[in-house]
Amino acid sequence: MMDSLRWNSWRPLTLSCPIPASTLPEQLDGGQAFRWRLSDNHEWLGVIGRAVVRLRFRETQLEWCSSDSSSAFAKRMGDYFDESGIQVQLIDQLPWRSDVVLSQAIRSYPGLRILRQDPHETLVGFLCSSNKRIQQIRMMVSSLAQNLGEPIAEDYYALPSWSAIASASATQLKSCALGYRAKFLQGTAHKLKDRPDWEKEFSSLPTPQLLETLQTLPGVGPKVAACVALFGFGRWESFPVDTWIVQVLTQAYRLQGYSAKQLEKFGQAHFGAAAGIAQQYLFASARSGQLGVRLGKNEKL
DNA sequence: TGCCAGGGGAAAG
DNA sequence: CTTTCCCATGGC
Repeated sequence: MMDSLRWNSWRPLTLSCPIPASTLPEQLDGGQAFRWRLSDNHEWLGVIGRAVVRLRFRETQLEWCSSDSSSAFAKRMGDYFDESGIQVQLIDQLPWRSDVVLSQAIRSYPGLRILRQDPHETLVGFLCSSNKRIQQIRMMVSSLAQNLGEPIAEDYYALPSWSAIASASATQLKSCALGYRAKFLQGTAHKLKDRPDWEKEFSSLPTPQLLETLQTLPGVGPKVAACVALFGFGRWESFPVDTWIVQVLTQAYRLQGYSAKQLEKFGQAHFGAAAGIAQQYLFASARSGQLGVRLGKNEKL
């Protein structure tokens, strides 16, 4: 058994652009990260790397404490939540002045940002994402950690390494309820398990080459590659086109008849260097029904 | 280019 | 209870 958790003291999460309580659920459980859950006492519990993190509001102040009291982790927290507020500068460069769909989406989720996750975490998460709801993706990722990951605290596990996934038994993977995604994870794990520096190598690539290289991995197509580039490698110009964004662009932007690739091109051209951030606002608004778009039967592109 | 299989569970009928 | 659908991809 592990020692029980020793939490460091609560401290304010001071962000240049704050995250209000109304935005926090979408921020932590809106489909870009799959490692956060809301506890019974209204705290958010998450795992960042090998640290367990708690988040809560005291009045309007967001506070955090974690199992890692090092200053290095405090810095990691700041990066993770974009404490410098650099994304706000990019949001201002988006065409919200002439785009009422976008401006309404941004107004609906003040403070929403792209979390700076580890590439490994995003690749594991989005390899599980096809044909799944966010809640189910979170469960699959959680099962992977519990069955194959190293314990980091009581009831908390780090995500498994590619090596651990590659050498997992069929029974172990079966118990993670991955379905056909199990072969995606194992296939990618086999290609990356002997490349401990893959994150660094991929990071050095320009975005088009990064997307291309990611798609050489089994289970990684255009959409998953775009998500990993956006959420894991901080490529904010990357514009993932998922089923919700298809609905937004075909309905609210009236781009019927466009292929997924054409919609991606449109997104990059229309939204520019912060296309991925725009995507996150549109995704959140569409999913909450605010744009009047519905998922309906998978509309042929 | 288009079509469809492929876990399994939640949501819808 | 039964059917449909799910932040897609790969293979034909």
